[in-house]
Amino acid sequence: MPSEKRKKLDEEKKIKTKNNLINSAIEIFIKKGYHQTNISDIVAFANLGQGTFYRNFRSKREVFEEILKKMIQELIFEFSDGNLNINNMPKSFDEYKDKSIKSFLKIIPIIKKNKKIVILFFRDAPTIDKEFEQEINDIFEQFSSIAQYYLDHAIKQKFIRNCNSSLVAESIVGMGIQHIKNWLHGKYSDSEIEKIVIETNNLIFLGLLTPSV
Amino acid sequence: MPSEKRKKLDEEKKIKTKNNLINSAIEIFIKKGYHQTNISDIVAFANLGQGTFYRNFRSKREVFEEILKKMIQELIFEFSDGNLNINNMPKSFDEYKDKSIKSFLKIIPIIKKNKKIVILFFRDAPTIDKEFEQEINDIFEQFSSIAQYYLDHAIKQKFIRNCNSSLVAESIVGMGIQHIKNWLHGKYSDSEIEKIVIETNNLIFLGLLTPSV
Amino acid sequence: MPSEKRKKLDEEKKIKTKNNLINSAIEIFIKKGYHQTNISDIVAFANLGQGTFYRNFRSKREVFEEILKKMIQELIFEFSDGNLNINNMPKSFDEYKDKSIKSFLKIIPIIKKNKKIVILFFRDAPTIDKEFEQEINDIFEQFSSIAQYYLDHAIKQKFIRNCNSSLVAESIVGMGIQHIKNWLHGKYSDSEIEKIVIETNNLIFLGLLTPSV
Amino acid sequence: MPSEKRKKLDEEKKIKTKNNLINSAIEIFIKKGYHQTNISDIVAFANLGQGTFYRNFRSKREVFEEILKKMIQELIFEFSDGNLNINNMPKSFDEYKDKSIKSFLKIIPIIKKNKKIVILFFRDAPTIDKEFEQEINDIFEQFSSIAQYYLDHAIKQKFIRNCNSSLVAESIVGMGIQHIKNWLHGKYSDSEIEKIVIETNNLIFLGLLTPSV
DNA sequence: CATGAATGAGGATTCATTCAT
DNA sequence: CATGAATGAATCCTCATTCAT
Repeated sequence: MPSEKRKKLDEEKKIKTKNNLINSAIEIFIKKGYHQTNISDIVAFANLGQGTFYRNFRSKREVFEEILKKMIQELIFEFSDGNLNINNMPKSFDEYKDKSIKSFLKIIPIIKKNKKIVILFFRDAPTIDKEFEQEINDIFEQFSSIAQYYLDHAIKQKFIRNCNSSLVAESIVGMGIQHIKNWLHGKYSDSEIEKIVIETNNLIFLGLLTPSV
Repeated sequence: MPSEKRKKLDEEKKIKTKNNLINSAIEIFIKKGYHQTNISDIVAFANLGQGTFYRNFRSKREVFEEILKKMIQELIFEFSDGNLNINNMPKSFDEYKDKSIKSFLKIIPIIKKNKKIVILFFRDAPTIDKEFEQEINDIFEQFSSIAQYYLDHAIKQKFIRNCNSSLVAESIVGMGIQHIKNWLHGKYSDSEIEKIVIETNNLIFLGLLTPSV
Repeated sequence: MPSEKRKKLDEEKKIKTKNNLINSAIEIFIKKGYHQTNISDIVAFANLGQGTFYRNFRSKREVFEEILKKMIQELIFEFSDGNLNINNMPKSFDEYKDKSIKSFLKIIPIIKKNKKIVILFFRDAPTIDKEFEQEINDIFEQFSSIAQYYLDHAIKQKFIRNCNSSLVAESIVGMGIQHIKNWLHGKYSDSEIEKIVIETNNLIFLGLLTPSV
Repeated sequence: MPSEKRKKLDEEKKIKTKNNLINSAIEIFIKKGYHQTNISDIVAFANLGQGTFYRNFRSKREVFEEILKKMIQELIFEFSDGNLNINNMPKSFDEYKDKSIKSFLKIIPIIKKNKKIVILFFRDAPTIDKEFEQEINDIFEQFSSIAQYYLDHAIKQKFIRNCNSSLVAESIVGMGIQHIKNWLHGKYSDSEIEKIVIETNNLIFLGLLTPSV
């Protein structure tokens, strides 16, 4: 018959330990790569015994999955929320351009909060196994689909020129990924990000043409 | 005393064996991923003994390196050849647009020839070790630099609008990567590629603006 | 300062906890076998903490030993009591036959009371370690010795035919073990046991010969 | 392309190694018991590397299974062969007694050849897991069934007295097991066995009655 | 006294690599 | 030169046991 107090303390301790392990895992995964990481690396960094790892996770894959799943859910939730409201579509070229920027900016804070995890997402996740590879690809495709939906709508309304919306959507996703990777690898500072979004958005909407007056 | 003929035959056989191993390695790397691949998988697929592998390569990394290096050299050679001729720069917006397409088209056949290797290049190579990760990043940066060089030139000549050439170059590389990946994973057929290059080039140069007649 | 009453309650509780652990251990030992059983299985079944186990027993072997020893002592005590009274030996073939049945029937209630433990005695105990293996064998030998003593006596008195008493004693023990095992594994119902004892005793004393009227 | 000769030599070597492992396993299983035996014990005794064990067996259970299965098959084959020929049943009390001895004697050489394995069969096999426990029980039951079949037949022909054939069959199996165990544990020498079979058979058929001249 | 989180020694298992044939 | 059996270091993983609360 453990006291309520005792139970709560144990609970807290367990959560702390698990978080410790998760953070250590992220650190080592980043530094050595998922495949080069041993359980012993993780527990050594966390200052815990080997057994403690296995009390909390069944395997290396499981920690990795837990780390990523949490971030992905946040991303999906945050991004889908409020988006694709069919009754609230932009009503001009400029509104589209604006909406586009806003969408990009929505992702920024999530990535900023999870920088290391996103690095793992891009680099290691597709090499864990087929299941993970598929899941990562699906996520990219979701973003691409949303982009395409807007493009199709804009084309129909003649707000933008006629184009192969699917291809353009892929191009947009590609740009996004490239810039996120650069950012994560320290090529851009956090404060520049907004500027970069605007520049990139300009490229998408205006191209490289010298504006005709 | 082996005759000349015998020597030559042995030589040929050895090369055949090595190619057999390389092709098997590619096949298994693709199917299972570099890290999930064992030497025993490779030699089983090649119908050779374990020892034969170690007669030809020092380790798994070495096969992978050899596979990739060959493709990368080809890519670098093919692409740099004739490029960046300072005396032969485009002389108008349209010439730039054209030059851009031609540059893209130069890469196409190399990728077409090495589809499987390029998949490994994108997915697995950055996870082998730090050295490989760096090398892959360097290659992207090279492409980005070339693009930036042209952009800077075009801006100076006022053939294109003033823009952050570095960022735009990264965007272009990002689009390229995205489309190559899609292609490699079977989303585009080989015959569509040219069309895709043109569409993407249009996006870069013209954006999404409805052309003002 | 704990009151007498409190002390007694604590004492009772402790005994209850220990019995709980013992019963859980028996249950799990039976179900999974001694070697496949973990301490964690036992405490989970008992709804107690891991530590509580080690408060009551030094190890898994110790619980097992405690469980068995209690039963064995009971068996030895019950059986030796009143037996082998040199002044009270049977005085005819029929008295021997009768005495034999009575001896068997003495063991029955002890086994009935400890069915699960006896299963462990037969199956698991000889595989714990050499010491246990020896102990189990000794017990069988004790029974065998007693049987042999009676047989020798009966032979000397010419109540039974001349035979190798040692071998016959072993045969009798073997039959006994076999029927006990069958009973424990549910092949005989409790109510049949007396009948089985009689049948088996008949076999020992009369064999399979058709009685010559 | 390995030569035929090479292939054969390799094959032989592999078989030798596997037999070495099997024999070591038997030795250690006997000495320490199945559950106390580690793979490292087995390979140390066999003077082989740890890996070599795993090239030949998936687990400790698998060696044990292989060891036992071979012996069991031999036993079943040898015993069922020629037995239970419905057209060749004994035709008198004495023929039954004789047939019974012959049946026992059939098992002797198989056990003599596999003494150590039979020890494992009796002691360790029922504690490996439920599957093994069942299999061992099934084998006993097979022997018991055969015995019962003969008994029923003999009863119908009035060659033996009316009795509960099922119980008597179990008694016979029990005696057999007991004597085999004694033999295996060195209580009987190999040369005594025949005598023991005869004595035991006499007990079954004649009981302990003083023969009426 | 009871608890269960944490531990780490011990054993299982894999697989790159060697080497005798 | 080719082979594949053998190897054992490296790593995974379990679970009896401890101990702070």
